[in-house]
Amino acid sequence: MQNKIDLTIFRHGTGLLPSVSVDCVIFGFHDSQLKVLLLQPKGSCNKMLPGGFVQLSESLNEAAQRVLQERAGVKEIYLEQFYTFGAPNRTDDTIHKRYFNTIPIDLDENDWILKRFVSIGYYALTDFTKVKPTPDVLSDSCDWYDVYQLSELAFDHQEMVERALKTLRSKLDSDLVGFNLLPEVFTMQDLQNLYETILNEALLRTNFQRKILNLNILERLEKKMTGAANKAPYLYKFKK
Amino acid sequence: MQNKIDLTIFRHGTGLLPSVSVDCVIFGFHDSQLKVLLLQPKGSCNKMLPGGFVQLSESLNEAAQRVLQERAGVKEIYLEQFYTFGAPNRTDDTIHKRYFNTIPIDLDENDWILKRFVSIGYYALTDFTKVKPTPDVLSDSCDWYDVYQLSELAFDHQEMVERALKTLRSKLDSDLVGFNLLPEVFTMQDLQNLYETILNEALLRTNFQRKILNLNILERLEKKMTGAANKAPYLYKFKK
DNA sequence: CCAAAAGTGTTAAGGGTACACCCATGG
DNA sequence: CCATGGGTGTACCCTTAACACTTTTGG
Repeated sequence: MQNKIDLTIFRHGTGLLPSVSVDCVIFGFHDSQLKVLLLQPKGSCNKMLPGGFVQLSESLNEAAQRVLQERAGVKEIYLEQFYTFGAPNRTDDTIHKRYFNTIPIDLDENDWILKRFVSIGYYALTDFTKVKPTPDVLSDSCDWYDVYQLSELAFDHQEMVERALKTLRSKLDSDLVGFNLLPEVFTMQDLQNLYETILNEALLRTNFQRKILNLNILERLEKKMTGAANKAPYLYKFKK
Repeated sequence: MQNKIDLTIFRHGTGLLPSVSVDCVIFGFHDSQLKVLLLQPKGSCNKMLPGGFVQLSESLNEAAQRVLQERAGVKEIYLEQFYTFGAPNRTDDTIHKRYFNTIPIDLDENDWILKRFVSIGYYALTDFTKVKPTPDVLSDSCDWYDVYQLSELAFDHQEMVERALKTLRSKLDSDLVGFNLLPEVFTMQDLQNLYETILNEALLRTNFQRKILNLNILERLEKKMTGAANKAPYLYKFKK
């Protein structure tokens, strides 16, 4: 199921906001690893975040949503802006031109796409199991990668991931945003695992349980018999 | 002491990053009022935040610094990015064109300046007594206005002020950023006044004092004899 | 019965809140 | 001595941290 991308949008003056792009940092969780969604562009470029340009008629948020769907096949996801990146050298000319020369359209040598632009960073958290990453025609692959084991990324995308992660950590408690990363039902250990992975630090099991339960946002379901020689944990789900 | 602004920078293709601007929300404090710095543009336009465009060679932060100095005469101030505004209709065409037609240069009807652009919001806090607001050639005045008594502002600048204020409130405790708004020495009541004004709520005098002193960031100086028939308060200054 | 993991209780420390109380100042 | 406002003490509650204890599960 290949996504279509209208390459005409890359042409200058045909409905794109010059000098502005959006990049999406999408977090998922699997195998006790915090993952981020990356594209492998065709050619020998480093991996990059799914990003793209803003159409004249859409808001930045809408652009982020559309770009994420077109480039990675991920839709219906709540994205939040976290920072805007605007260092003058953030799009290194060589890599940059090499990348856009892989696109099979004519570009004027003076096209703004080949020059500096500003990028607005968006991030989101999603259930790993519900997403089928699908690369667009410009990319060889679209896959999840361990946030703590990233190889070098294109442009300033490494900095973007770091800053998104920092934002995620700071909002974890207040916005309870971490729950988006888990499936419908989960054990308390699953949740603690997630928290520990995001925060990159160990938490005390007993206090974590009390803290979460005191929030009164979880519904306790039946026990989960694992077959192991120990007490079976309860399953939980989010209250509506 | 009139600031100079090089009007050639408004010309298309002469070194500006298309579609991108910065706007600065500068907070000050005086007479128990939280103030924000606004320009009154020439013509009948609503008041606006000091803002401007980004040169191809400078970072967004540098652009914010420069723009603030050029348009309001405020320099050497630490600005922090708080949000990027990108609604497609944020620069209403009519007001927008009217404003840029007051600038005494030729603009192509299709110039991006007359169309939609994205604006990166920066905010800062500064000692009211140390700033001499100086309007640029495009403005009749540059002055402080009570944040809680603002008349309607141009474009989406009202939303910008609100969001900057929200950011300020959330960082008040953790970053101790409020102290920037006070002069070198101050009383505990001055500081509490400031906090209450920013947070828009009353605080308990005794607890506020203890909380601040427990931070161990203040140096207690001699008392301040006010001439009033009551105990003289201590003066404090920030430890380095 | 035992090991392992889940669940609950208990205690201490620290911060925030509310308020009572004492201290200086000038009339 | 009094009114006024500045400064300190105290009791209470809630949250967090640390750890002991009990319960469940299958071998």
